[in-house]
Amino acid sequence: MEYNFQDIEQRWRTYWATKKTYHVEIDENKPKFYVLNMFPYPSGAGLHVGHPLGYIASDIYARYKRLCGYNVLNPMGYDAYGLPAEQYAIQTGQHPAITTEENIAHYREQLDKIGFSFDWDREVRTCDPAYYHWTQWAFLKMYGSFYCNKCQKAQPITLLEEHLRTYGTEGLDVAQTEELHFSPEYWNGLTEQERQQTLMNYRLAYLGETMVNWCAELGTVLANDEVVDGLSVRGGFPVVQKKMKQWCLRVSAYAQRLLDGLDQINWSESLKETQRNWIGRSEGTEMNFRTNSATQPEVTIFTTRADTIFGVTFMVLAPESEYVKPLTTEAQREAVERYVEETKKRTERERIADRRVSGVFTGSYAENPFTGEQIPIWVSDYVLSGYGTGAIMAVPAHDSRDYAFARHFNLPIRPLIEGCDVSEESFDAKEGIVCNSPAEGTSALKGFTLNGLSVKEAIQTTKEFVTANGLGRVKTNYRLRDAIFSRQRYWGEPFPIFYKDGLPQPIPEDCLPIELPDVSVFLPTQTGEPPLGNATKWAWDTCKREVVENTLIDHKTVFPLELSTMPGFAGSSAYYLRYMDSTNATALVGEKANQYWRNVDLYVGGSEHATGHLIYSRFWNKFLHDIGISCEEEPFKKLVNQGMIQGRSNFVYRVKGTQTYVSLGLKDKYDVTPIHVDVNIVENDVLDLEKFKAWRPEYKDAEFILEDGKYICGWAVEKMSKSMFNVVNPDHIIERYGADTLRIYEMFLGPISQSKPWDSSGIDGSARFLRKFWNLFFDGETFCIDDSTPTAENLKSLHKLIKKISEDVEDFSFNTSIPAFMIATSELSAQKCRSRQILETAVILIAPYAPHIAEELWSLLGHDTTVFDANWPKFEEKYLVESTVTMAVSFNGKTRYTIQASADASNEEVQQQALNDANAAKYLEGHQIVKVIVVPKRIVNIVIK
RNA sequence: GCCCAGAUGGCGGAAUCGGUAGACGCGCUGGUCUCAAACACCAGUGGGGCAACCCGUGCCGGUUCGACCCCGGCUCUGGGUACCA
Repeated sequence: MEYNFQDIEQRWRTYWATKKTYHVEIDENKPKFYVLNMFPYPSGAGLHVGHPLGYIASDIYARYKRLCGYNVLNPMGYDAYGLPAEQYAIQTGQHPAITTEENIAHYREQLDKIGFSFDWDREVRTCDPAYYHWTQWAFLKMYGSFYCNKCQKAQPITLLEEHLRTYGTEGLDVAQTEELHFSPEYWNGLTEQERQQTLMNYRLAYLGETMVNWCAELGTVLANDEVVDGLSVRGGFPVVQKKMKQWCLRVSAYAQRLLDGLDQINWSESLKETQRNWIGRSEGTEMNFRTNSATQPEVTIFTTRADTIFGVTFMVLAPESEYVKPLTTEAQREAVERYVEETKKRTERERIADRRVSGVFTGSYAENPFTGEQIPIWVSDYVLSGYGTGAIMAVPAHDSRDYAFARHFNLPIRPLIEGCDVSEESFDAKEGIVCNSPAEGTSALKGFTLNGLSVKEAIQTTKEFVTANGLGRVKTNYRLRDAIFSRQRYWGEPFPIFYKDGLPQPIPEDCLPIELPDVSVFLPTQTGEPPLGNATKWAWDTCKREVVENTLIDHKTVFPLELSTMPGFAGSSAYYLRYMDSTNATALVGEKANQYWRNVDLYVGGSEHATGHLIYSRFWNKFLHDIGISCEEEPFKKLVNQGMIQGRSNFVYRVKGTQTYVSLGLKDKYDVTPIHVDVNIVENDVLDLEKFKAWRPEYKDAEFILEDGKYICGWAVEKMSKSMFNVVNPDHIIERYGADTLRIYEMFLGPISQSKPWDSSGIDGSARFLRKFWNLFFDGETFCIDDSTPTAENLKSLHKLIKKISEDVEDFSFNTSIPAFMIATSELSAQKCRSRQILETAVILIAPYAPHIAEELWSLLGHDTTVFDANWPKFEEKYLVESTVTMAVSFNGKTRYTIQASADASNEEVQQQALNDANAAKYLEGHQIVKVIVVPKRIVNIVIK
């Protein structure tokens, strides 16, 4: 019987949906396994063949785990808030809620055709009030918490208030924006407003002043990659650096735990390394330098190279540093102010692009605490205000940036490492033997020398000295910054906050969710107000309405804080917890559900989220862990990054100034322009001439210069996108070949983590294979299976397959299991195997990969349960033992002859037999056996000369 | 600049423990079927040579009886990150 995939797939799709085959509930009798894909943003373009790659891989794994007896959670949902929907709304006036709804429906339709085992009853959408209720709730919890460094966890802010009331800041060890010092009397004397402002210094979700790219025309803050040359990418409007009040999350408080946690999880080393770099832990020393200024008698710097203290020849402050103003002398005031002003005007981008050496002397001097030497204090933009203390001690001999600066301004360079040459460049490496410490007696601190120590020892020695003598302290800094949590956008989660007298007030938890107000007009207004200026009233329920009436909205100057929403990562930070208990109306996740499902065992998604989503959700989970909601410290135990599927674009070559198109092989003889051509009218790089003429009006009269009667197109690998005409829609593939073929082919393309171009031309091979597999069960038109005892050959083919597939699935090497299936299929076919025992097992093995065909065959085999209730077969070594072994004979290390010995090579008798055989063979005559090397189970080597 | 990953036929890629390099698929060539084409099926297919055989895993060197695999030094490609002291 013919393999009618259309009929089969349609039928099983309906069956699974109506029977809710993939619905899961907590089952204490089975071990749980949680498989998760990064949920998609439902764009208007729909799915292309690249999107399902990771879903197919994780679906295979989920189905496999289910066959192994696990209770598998495999949910899916939508990351539905985002910019494209809003931009589309502004352009067309269509409400983003409507377009999002439409896009989701389209996605769902496409996903359903591929045969995933998702439990759709658990679907979440980030834009659904029932979902973002818990996003807002988590935000409120963060607002109401601070981070205690002593106990290394989040604590209720009321504990902190208690402490401040009783002790002030005495004995406080907490995460904070800036280090404050005050007495309990001071705190108790503050007004409520002042106290609230002070608490912002400690809250995990806080209002902070940060520098942003502000685009007045668009009425929003832009991310760095949305700004080029000081203009917005969209619209080309000017963008300025602006200090704005924004909601922030104190992610930095968790830096050490985020770093430590990486050792506990099974992620790729490169991804972990990316996160380690992003967190950027550096251990160093903070040192205090006395200055000759009356108003700023001391400056604190941060360094990781305390050992270079004797090489300091100047100091540098960041232009934004608070130290700059008090340390600038009257004579230098004008020059310094001019420099600081100039720096402020340059965007961060310009500073990076144009890395010229610039700076100005403040007029003040600092004193080297070790030598008492006077060193000049400069200001330069190569020092960043946001890292360390915003001030550095410059050691030009051992830091390339300090070196460039010293060379430019002709400042002294003093090398401290034996034998290093600093005439051309600095010696930055942390290696070598330290020298040039001041001679005894000349140092202000008598007897301290670093001479003869290695750099490592010198750093340690200096650290200890600094601490012991009160010159500073040991300090660990992190590069990880707090996350800016406000976006001046409509299509996102509203903050559960109202403002009274300019102060934020949390909305009580029982008033959640705060729903996004419905806005009907999206077009930008004439006055240049942001489109959301139309949202004059928030559609909140009664408990918030009066609050809104009192809220001052001034959206002409700055997009009002009240109207900003949360960023994209808010909704995606805890969605994996929500899936565990997606309909719970009283909690983000119930305790029972969380205790059972715990965390994600396997997470599949793109590596582009390494420093975004994957940091934020780890942070978010750790916070929820601290407040007792998530029982696990890490959200994602194992993570697999799937590569991107690129497009394979096709080109035609138009002879310049004509309507003549020349085939690839002949194009060099003409002056041609390459033009992208729709890959859907090209097959195996051969252009369908009629379809091309019909494709677009301008090609109606096209003429062609052919080679061998064909028009051959050129090709290139590019991003899969509409504008390149290289998008391949999975719907078309499924229509022509079926979902099982698509699944098999996508896995066969190559290693899952590797990026690769899509090439439809290979798909016939996968289709042929499934047809052959199907034909194993048929003799002509009849389903033909018997209960015959399998032969040794049958069993060997089968167990080879069981071994290979089991190993491959565990390793995520799906690409190599497809060939194993192909080989087993042709072997069993050649053996004319009809044995139910063998073929039934083969169906179970293929079920994760090609679920529709497996279900159909399973049912034809007479089962009335689904194939996924079967048990994964056990591999047995005994069926694979080789009856012969290869023996190689080497002459002077070169393998010349191969002969067959007659059994297992690990067996000593066999080795002896092999030797006898070798001796008997004519090519050993006249040679002496040097040694025999046994490689277990495979080969016996006899080395002779 | 720094960090990470990689380099194997015409193409995608196998070789998971240091043991027959190129599995499997695509493409190509020949054949069967067909009036013909497409599909399908069968055979061949790393390069050179009539052959025996020789050469072949980015380049140079090393370890080993034996190296795509291990070690040292390069070249190139892809990704991340960037004045983080």
